[in-house]
Amino acid sequence: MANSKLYKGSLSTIILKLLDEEGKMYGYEITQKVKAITKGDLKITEGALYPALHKLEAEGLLDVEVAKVDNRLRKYYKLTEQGEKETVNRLAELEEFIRSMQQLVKPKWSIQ
Amino acid sequence: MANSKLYKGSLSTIILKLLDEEGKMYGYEITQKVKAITKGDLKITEGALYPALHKLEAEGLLDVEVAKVDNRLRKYYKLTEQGEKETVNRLAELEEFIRSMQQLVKPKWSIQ
DNA sequence: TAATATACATAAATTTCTTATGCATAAATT
DNA sequence: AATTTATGCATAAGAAATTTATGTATATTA
Repeated sequence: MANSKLYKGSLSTIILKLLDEEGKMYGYEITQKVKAITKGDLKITEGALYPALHKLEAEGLLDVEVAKVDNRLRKYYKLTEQGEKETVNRLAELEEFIRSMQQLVKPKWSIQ
Repeated sequence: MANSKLYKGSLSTIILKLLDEEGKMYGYEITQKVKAITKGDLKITEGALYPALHKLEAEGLLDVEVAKVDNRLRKYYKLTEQGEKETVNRLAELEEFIRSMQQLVKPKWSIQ
């Protein structure tokens, strides 16, 4: 997708939001979920995702739990208490950002 | 603003869109327009704006015309023909991106 | 058996921004 | 009168967030 470059700055917020919804998820699952929700428009690359998860964990916003399923490794992440609070803040900021962007790109000849 | 970091990747599209609307604008005018439209939420810094304008010009999407008003320099930018075509594409991508983001951050308990 | 899907990870390079700094004129404030 | 704020341009250093490339390993599908 051509616009897969556009989510810079919001990846960690997306991760937090999904974890808030799902309770716990592992990395690969997150990439698939985002692809499904956006119908393929947003593709989170592994090179972006894993460092982002590690950073959120280092910041104390995520806890990790390793599991082995079908002989394959999975690292399940979930929000810490601090992570839940931070999710609220970051979502509010992202929604504000989206509103601003809409103001800027709204059609030239729209009513109002 | 805390979320002024979130527009990475979309600045050039914002510039193109504004020039498409206004016909021609100079740098400082663009910063003020964005501030006004977003009610102060998005502030385009000069360190981001001027390099972005120069890049768009180098890519052949903008033409520049220097003017002196009140003994002060102004560089008016306007879309080239190619710039107009590119604006359509980038706006479509940005709108698609915004839609994707909305899907991702929509409230947990919303209907549907 | 070869390709695709699943699952993790990291490093180099790139892009895009922030922050800091600089120059200059005009208007407003103290 | 002097200082600050607004107007207007610009660039450079540094930071942050990505992309791209690469690596390892197992399971499933064609």
